[in-house]
Amino acid sequence: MVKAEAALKDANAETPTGKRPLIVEAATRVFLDLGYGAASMDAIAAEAGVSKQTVYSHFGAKEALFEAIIEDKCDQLLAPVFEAFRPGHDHTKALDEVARRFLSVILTPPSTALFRVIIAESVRFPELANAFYRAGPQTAVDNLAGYLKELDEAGVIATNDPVASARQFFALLRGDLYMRRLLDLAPEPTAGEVAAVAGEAVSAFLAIHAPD
Amino acid sequence: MVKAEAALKDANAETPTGKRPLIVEAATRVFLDLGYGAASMDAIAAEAGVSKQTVYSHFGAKEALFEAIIEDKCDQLLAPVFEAFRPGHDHTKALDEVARRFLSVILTPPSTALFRVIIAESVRFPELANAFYRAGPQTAVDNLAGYLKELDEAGVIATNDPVASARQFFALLRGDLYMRRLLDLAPEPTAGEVAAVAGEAVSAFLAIHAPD
DNA sequence: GCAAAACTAGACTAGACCGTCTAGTCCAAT
DNA sequence: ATTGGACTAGACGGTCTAGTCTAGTTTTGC
Repeated sequence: MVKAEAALKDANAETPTGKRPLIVEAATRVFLDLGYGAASMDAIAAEAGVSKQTVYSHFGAKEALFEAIIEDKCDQLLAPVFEAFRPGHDHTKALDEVARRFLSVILTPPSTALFRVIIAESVRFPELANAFYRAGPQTAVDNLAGYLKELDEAGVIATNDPVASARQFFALLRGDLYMRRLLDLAPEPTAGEVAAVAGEAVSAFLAIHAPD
Repeated sequence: MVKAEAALKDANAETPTGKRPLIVEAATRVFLDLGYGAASMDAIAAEAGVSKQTVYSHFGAKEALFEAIIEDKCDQLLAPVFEAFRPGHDHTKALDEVARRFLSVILTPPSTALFRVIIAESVRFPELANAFYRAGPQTAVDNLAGYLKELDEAGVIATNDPVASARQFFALLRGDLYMRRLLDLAPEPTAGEVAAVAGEAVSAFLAIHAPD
């Protein structure tokens, strides 16, 4: 009882000290590699170079560790996509920049691994799927929708539903390549390939939303 | 369950042996519900109303059963999408028909469950991911690409890469809704919602590929 | 009617896994 | 010097699993 309370306090502490970051890092590797079910707490402890009891002292249970790891990774991977987005004067260049940045993030091995695990466990951990969607696709759509609204008001593009258009933009962007990456059928593309796909998506998007 | 077994055997008089289809059906349910790891052979045998030894007599191991089930389900779900596709004179109507049919298939609970399981196990079963891609997205793209080539030659649309355009078409179609379905965040849409999404995708596609 | 094949029920092996627990080490702060 | 918290190494209980085996029953073909 006393030990459990101590563990809980540590888990909620704002200063992650000691072995905690080691465990987080190792657990991320193991969970993203093997998925929730196949990842064992022993393997995580071994990977972290830490005793199993230490893992249980910091995170009370496997589920809690998993949730902590996934949420951490969501923020880490998806938040930076838009953080420094400053649209310039040339809207085509701005969209191209967004497209390239988004694509190169979501096609990365850690991103696809994260998405695979979340999809696989979306029924067992519904709040995790929700958190991922909000932190990732939702945030991306909201940010882009704001910019598209400006472009619409400036008469550069035509859309009467910026949110729907933003979703369409990202759908065009993911395309077939993203599915092949998810299925592990295609290697991570080079920067040049990403730029080519992004360019095609942007020009298609601009064709759809050309002002009359 | 025992009665259903007898009825099924009578109906399929020429099937190789009696209990096999029962096992296939039950294994499909359990695997798609729980995923590969969490599905146990005992649960499958119980669900089929069959002894565990019978399962092992028909399929030698869990992996073989899984592969058989997944391949079976791929064909069953994805092949009918295009089998009866007869483009009429109105190309917009034809594309709309394809779009609605494709969407309503891939948004179905069995389809999303299948895709979830395949994605989750794409690293452990690479040839399964490959088979799925060929039977599903690849086939769909190839079929549509043939039709798009005809439309291009007839001057109705403009594309110099029918395969890429077909991929783009399906990417537009999946959009955000498919991701929300995969994450189990949205319920299966009604026929009306499907038609609305399909219509938007088709008109966007036609805007991209309008002949000069 | 009968033998072979298919099937059943369940015990069993061998091992993985989660989570707990013990016994002891190390170290910083009092 | 002692106290208390973080940590280690590993044993352990209980549960679950894949797959095998045995012994008995049903079905089927001929």
